[in-house]
Amino acid sequence: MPAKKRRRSKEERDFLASYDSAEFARPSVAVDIVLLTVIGDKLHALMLQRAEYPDRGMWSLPGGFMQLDESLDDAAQRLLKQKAGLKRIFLEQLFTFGEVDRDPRMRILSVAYYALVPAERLKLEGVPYVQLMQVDVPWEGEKGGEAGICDVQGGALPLAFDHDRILGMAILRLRGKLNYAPIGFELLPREFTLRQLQTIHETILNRPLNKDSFRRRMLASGRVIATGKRESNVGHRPAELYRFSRNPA
Amino acid sequence: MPAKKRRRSKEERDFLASYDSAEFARPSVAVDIVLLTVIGDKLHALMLQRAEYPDRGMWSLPGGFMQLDESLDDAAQRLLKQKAGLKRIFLEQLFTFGEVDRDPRMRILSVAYYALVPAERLKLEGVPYVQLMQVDVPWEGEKGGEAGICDVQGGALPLAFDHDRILGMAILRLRGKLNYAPIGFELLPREFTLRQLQTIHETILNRPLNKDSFRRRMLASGRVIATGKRESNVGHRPAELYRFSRNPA
DNA sequence: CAAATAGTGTCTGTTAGACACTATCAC
DNA sequence: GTGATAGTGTCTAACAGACACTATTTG
Repeated sequence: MPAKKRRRSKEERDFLASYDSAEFARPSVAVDIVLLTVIGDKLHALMLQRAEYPDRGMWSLPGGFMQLDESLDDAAQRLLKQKAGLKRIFLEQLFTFGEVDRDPRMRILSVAYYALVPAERLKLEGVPYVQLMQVDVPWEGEKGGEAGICDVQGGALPLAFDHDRILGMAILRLRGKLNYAPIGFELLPREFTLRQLQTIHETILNRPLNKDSFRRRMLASGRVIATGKRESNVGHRPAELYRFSRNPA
Repeated sequence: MPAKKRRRSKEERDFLASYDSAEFARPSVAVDIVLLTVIGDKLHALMLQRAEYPDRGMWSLPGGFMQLDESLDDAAQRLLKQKAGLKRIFLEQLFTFGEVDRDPRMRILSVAYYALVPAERLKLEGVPYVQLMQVDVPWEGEKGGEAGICDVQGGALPLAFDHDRILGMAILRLRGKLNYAPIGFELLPREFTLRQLQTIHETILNRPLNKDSFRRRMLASGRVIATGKRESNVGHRPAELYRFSRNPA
């Protein structure tokens, strides 16, 4: 479906004429988003409590259906804005889930994305922090349901559909990506201390890291640059503030 | 679309009644497969030359449309069998490509998979080696076109649609995966020498590796086990044959 | 024998982990 | 001053790269 209408060639018309056969039956395509943040040494995700059939009362990932006139990436960005009021944060495709019976209503593929946001931005833009609250949820047919930033480290939350698999894969992807990409920055404000960065890494990896080694590795990577500024009012020697450098020195 | 027919609840019926709105417009979903192998120190992939509109004459990845009654993984396995006659080889989802105009005919998502096969199995099962030949291609509408195992290292082949992006991403994924997964085995026969394994790694990474270090790393990983057997008729000291161990010692 | 590659032993440089020590803030 | 964390210097263990040397086959 090209953006501009143009005269179709005979070949194209022949192809389209044969299109409605059962061979080309089309599934619905949902885009679901795992919006991750770190709050108090725990990984959290934005979750919505379903108010309708199926899996009513269980928690589900924010998402919606892809439109025919938008790319998958555009759909993910649109949904991130609609569901969490967020723009311009880290957003990347995760995986496409395509089991036949993953949704009891009909055949729905889920193209999952994961996004990272500093906890500060969540609070600033009005998304509730830890405890649940009522939000406007433009989900299909839903009248509005509970939403919240939930602790997802343990895996104790009852999740709808196959969203536990999606969430689990997002955490594993993030963990794997830490080894070769400076992805921890996406979960921190623009200026941060190396201790904060280490805590982010430790939370994601779920294990303690060596302070000296972590500091050396980060400084050697050239991805963090000292600002010359320091924290204040911290009750101990203030740490230097760093910024993320997109072009490694 | 659950496998067994059961009585629909009122909620389910309400949902389905609202389903045909434009909001839920459904795209076609293709599954495309990057079948990779290593021949003579070069990465090769199975490619088909298109005989029809669009991009007639250009090379494309083998693929086809997902059916509503099969999972994405099942569709990939079916297509691998149909297009290359291969079963039970390494096959993993790669990425889903969803640009609006990636296919000029209509909106088609492509869920790409990549597969690895030892060059020996390709030859054994009748797929042509390096040079092109006529094969039965059960592609939609096609009458049969050229197919071949093409050198894809350079990127000089003119590819249809966005298949250059798909192919490029498959190679990058394979390269990245080598760092933490023993994926090189999938491109070798059941018994192999460490030198053969190193050549596979070097081909994928496109750079020479240190012999001693590679050998130490592989043996330390516990993923290769010596069989006690050795090669023969090689014109030099024969190397020990190893096998892949799924459970690292 | 020569040619060729397999496989081992050892040195060196880099880096992660560990630990001790000093520095600098709030109070 | 005390308490707490930041940041540095140094030692050690693990490991990759490099190289020399020996081993074992074909012809």
